[in-house]
Amino acid sequence: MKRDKPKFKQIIEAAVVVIAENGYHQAQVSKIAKQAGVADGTIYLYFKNKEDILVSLFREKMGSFIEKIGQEIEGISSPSQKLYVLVEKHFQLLSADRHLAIVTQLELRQSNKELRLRINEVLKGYLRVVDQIVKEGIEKGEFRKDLDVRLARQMIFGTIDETVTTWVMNEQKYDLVALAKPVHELLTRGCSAS
Amino acid sequence: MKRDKPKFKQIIEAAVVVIAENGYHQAQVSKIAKQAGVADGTIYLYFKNKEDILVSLFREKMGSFIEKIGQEIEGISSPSQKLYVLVEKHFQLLSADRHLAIVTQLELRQSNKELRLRINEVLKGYLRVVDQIVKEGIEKGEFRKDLDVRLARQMIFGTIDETVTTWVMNEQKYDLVALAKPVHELLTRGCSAS
Amino acid sequence: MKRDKPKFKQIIEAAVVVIAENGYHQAQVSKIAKQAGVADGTIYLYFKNKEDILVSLFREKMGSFIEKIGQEIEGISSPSQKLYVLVEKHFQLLSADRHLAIVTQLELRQSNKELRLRINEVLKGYLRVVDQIVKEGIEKGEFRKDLDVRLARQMIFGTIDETVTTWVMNEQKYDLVALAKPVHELLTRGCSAS
Amino acid sequence: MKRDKPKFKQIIEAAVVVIAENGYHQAQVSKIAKQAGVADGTIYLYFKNKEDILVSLFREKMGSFIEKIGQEIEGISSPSQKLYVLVEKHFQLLSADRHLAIVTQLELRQSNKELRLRINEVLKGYLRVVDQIVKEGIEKGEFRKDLDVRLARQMIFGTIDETVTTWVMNEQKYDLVALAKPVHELLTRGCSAS
DNA sequence: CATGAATGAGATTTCATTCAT
DNA sequence: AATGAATGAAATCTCATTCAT
Repeated sequence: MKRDKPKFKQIIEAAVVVIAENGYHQAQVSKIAKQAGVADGTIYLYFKNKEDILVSLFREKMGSFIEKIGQEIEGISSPSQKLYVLVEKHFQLLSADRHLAIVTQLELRQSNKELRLRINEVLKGYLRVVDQIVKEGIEKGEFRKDLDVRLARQMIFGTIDETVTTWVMNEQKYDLVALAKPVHELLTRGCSAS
Repeated sequence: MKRDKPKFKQIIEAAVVVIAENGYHQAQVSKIAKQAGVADGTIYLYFKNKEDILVSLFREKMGSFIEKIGQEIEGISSPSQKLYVLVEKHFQLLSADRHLAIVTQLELRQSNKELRLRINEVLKGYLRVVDQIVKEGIEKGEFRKDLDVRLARQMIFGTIDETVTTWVMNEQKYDLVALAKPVHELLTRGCSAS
Repeated sequence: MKRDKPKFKQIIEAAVVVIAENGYHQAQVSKIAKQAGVADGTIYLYFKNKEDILVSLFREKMGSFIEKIGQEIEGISSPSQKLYVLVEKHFQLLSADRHLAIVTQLELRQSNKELRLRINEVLKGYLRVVDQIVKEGIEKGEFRKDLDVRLARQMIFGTIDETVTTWVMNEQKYDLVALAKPVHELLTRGCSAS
Repeated sequence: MKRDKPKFKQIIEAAVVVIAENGYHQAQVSKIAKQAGVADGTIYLYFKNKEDILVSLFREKMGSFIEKIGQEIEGISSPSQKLYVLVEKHFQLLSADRHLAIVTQLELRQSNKELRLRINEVLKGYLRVVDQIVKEGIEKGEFRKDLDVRLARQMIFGTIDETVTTWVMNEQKYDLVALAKPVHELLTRGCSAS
């Protein structure tokens, strides 16, 4: 399995750093190779082409992202509380990795449509988690019965994403994690029964 | 003033069509010139460079967008109602111009960071309108006193934007305008006093 | 019509010189552009890609080659005499353009199978002329009635080609045209009646 | 002696198969190694470099080719009859090994000039056999006294080669060996006295 | 004002060969 | 003797921009 070898991760980490520091269009393969401490050609022993690096990057990072959030909310019974942990964890994980935040919020969005479609495939895993929380909330009576699950998900994801993007665009100069509580309040009020 | 001349608008309309139909990265200057019915060199009599076409495109379109929405909500007294009209108008205007929807939601986001920063400058006009509504809502007691204006704006814009993007990605195959009401409900519940 | 413009021929002439002097695999587009006195990009205004330069080169050169030979043998009534003029003209034309001789006999044969197939299409025009001479020879009783036209053509073309190739490989250091007579004698004896 | 070891021949056979099936330019060393069932590096224990594989391939195959033909014509006294056996044997050997026919007639000709020069060195053994037959033919009075040995050899080799190449290009879909008799007739008529 | 032919910088990817194990 | 992971040089083609007409 290629992706278990140390160089696979090594190259992905290098790609995150290079893209964050130079921007998507200035992230040449040779720069990534140099940052990873391997020869240009070595990249192609682990990745099919440049696009494959970027998709793998997103898949690896977002994969562990979804996994971590899944573990955190597993034991929680209240859907509203799950939503809180989701928001907080989302903010925490991106706060903890400034480079990754820049790459996912700004740089990777410059990729072409085909790449973005493949990235969206990965994102669907995240959106399914959100959908699940919303559905549970409706079932358990915490959220409105007439809540449209898809719209609720779009509000939740749209708000979180816009909040993180604004924070990154402001050069991460305020405390993102502190926004978890008020953002959560906005979201639950939008969804909640009563 | 360059931007009053007929060819200025002609080139911008051509750019919208070319980008919508070919995608951002396949929208070469020569294609735009051909679509506009002018020579390549003529473009540079009206625009400083390619980036300038795109920024102008966004400025022109978003400018009239903001203007129209401003006019619509002017006579309304209830902030919540203003928010409703904002959402509905936003959905209506993009529903009416499929090309523009594709360009603003998908294609222009592939531009580089610098261009996106300049586009965001234009967007600020829109965000100021939203901010204004939220502030009025708080003052008039329709929205919570402790509502964070910036977060509320991020929720409102993030939700609207995500909703439109999802609609465009689904090839505009359902009725976007019909979503104005439930989206508005989500947003006001998030903001409202009670 | 692209191929009537002076730069079209200019680039082809440059390609002949560069390939003859540097060899097929050392004939980079940039070298051809430099030799032609144009920018690299200009090449692509006249040719689809590098392969297109080579096919065009062969088509242009072989086309006028076939045309000239056709004109020379037109007024001649004796097929055997036609064959003589064909051989002599073939040797004369390649003797007169040392670079072209190197390119067609040695360098262009290193091209990949696809390119060679397209080159062979052009060659078919030449082979048709040979076939025609052989058929006439049989009809007029100069050549054997039981002569296999295809085999005769293969002998004629194979012998001429091998003779020229050997001459080029020996660095063109003897008089190729002087071989027209004995080569013609070999060929007609092979074909002739009696 | 490296070339007596089993892996030497094993790699050469693998090269013939790989080149015939993939074409000269798609015959990477790693593919040959895989086909031969050895590691890439092992190739370099038996061959100096890639070119050395190809030259060795040609030398081995053409060597046994010349040897077999030599044995066949040894006992024959008539030069014309020797020529017949040469042609027939040549056609038989290539008919019996389709892969080898493709490799020698089409693929190896795509090699660069330097490699082709080294291949020609090997070919000289074959050409010497032809020269010898022609000389004997002249001495014994079967061929013309004024026959130019070099030209006769070029006709003989050129005709045989062109005939085989045409047959390979036509995907070997007719009987090559059946052409031995008419081809021989063409050649002897070209050479013969009377 | 308008044209459009010409420019030329810049990056991905392949693959023969090496060498530590 | 055998392995195979790693190396790194090298070339085609695109397209925004210019400028002579």
